[in-house]
Amino acid sequence: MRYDAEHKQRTRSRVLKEAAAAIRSEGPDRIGVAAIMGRAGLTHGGFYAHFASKDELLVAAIGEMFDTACAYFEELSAGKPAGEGLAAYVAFYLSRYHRDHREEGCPIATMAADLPRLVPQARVAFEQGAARLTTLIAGQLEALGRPDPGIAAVSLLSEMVGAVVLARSIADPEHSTAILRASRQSIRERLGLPLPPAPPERDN
Amino acid sequence: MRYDAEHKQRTRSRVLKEAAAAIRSEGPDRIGVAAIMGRAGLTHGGFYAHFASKDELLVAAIGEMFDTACAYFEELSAGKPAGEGLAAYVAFYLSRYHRDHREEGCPIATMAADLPRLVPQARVAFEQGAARLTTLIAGQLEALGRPDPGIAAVSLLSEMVGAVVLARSIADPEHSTAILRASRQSIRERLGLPLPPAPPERDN
DNA sequence: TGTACATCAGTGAACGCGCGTTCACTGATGTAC
DNA sequence: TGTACATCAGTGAACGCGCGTTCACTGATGTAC
Repeated sequence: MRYDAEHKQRTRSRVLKEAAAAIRSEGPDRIGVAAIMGRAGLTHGGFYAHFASKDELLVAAIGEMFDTACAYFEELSAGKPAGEGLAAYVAFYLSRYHRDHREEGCPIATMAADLPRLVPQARVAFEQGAARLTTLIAGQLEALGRPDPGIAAVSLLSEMVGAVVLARSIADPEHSTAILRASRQSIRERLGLPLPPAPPERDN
Repeated sequence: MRYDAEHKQRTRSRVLKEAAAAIRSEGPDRIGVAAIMGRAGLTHGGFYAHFASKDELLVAAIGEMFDTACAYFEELSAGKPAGEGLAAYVAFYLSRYHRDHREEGCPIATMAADLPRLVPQARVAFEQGAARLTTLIAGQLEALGRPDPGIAAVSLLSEMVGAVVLARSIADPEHSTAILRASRQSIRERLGLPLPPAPPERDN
């Protein structure tokens, strides 16, 4: 072999990360294979050494997005008392930073509306990812002693997804920020969450 | 003139209605001009007698969607005591019927995620439409005596949009329906809404 | 009332462009001797 | 240690297809006489 054993793996992973960002920011139909490869510093011809088709990339990219999202959730809640991690995640989710950075944000808020139009395998990957994230949230709610943590987790996610989607669709920054603030307050009251510390390395 | 004065208007309106449905069900990038004209019983060449471009159609179609949505809201609340119309709208919004009929559903739940990727005029049309719908909801909340009806309206819409988007992204019908049910209950409790009558001509 | 003409909504072939995909080739590097 | 060879990740030209858009034409109908 001309490159070391992991060279191809590293390239694939780079393409995947660029795809996950590009798909979220441009949308799965508007971003092309050539543009994604370009972002990874490659030419489009090499794409098919890593993925059988654009659809296969899409499925893998959805998995990648949820991997990152779940890892971030776990990072925020690691070693903290019940509720504090969740409060930090809610604060991040409803932050201006999250609103303004679709490319690295929660795939549910960015991609859910695209799903009914995508290939079935993409739906499956999305559902599995969403279930993983919901389970993490439900775990925190259970530790807080909430009844029906599974249902409460979905309900919490619903409100956050809706608020972010709505906030992103509004051009006027003040109006848009007011939506996030209203949703933050409503959730804090509903769940009795503590006021969160500012999320690390991210402005509110 | 060879046709009566309103002939062209009627055709344009037919194309617009078909476009509004097709764009919601297939997505603005996946549906083509030829397919929309075909649904209206025409060939693609005639399109440019009615619209200057596909983008112009998109902008007009977004307006059409909100016209329909607002008219439906007003139909549900006309001549009813405060709160009852809103309760009926919430029941419709979080119904399985709405989940399963993207093509005639609320444009916010179906199109909001596409917005950041569309032309600026589409954003403007969307914002104006969303503002109209929000105002209608806020009017009902105000009549119910809720403080801050504008903020409460946005918060209510957030939760409904998120719940429908989430429910649509899940293939398992029972799980998906459970999301709608949880959201319905949570909203009813928050707002103290009356149990609605079944919405007319639509199964739950 | 009947005929010739003008209008213009709609038709359908053609265009150019971008995109997903294919494929013959390259050239840097690991391996064999 | 040095040289010849084999490998294969990556290159870039080419393909076919679909889409938005253009345009010369059609033919049904309203109007003028």
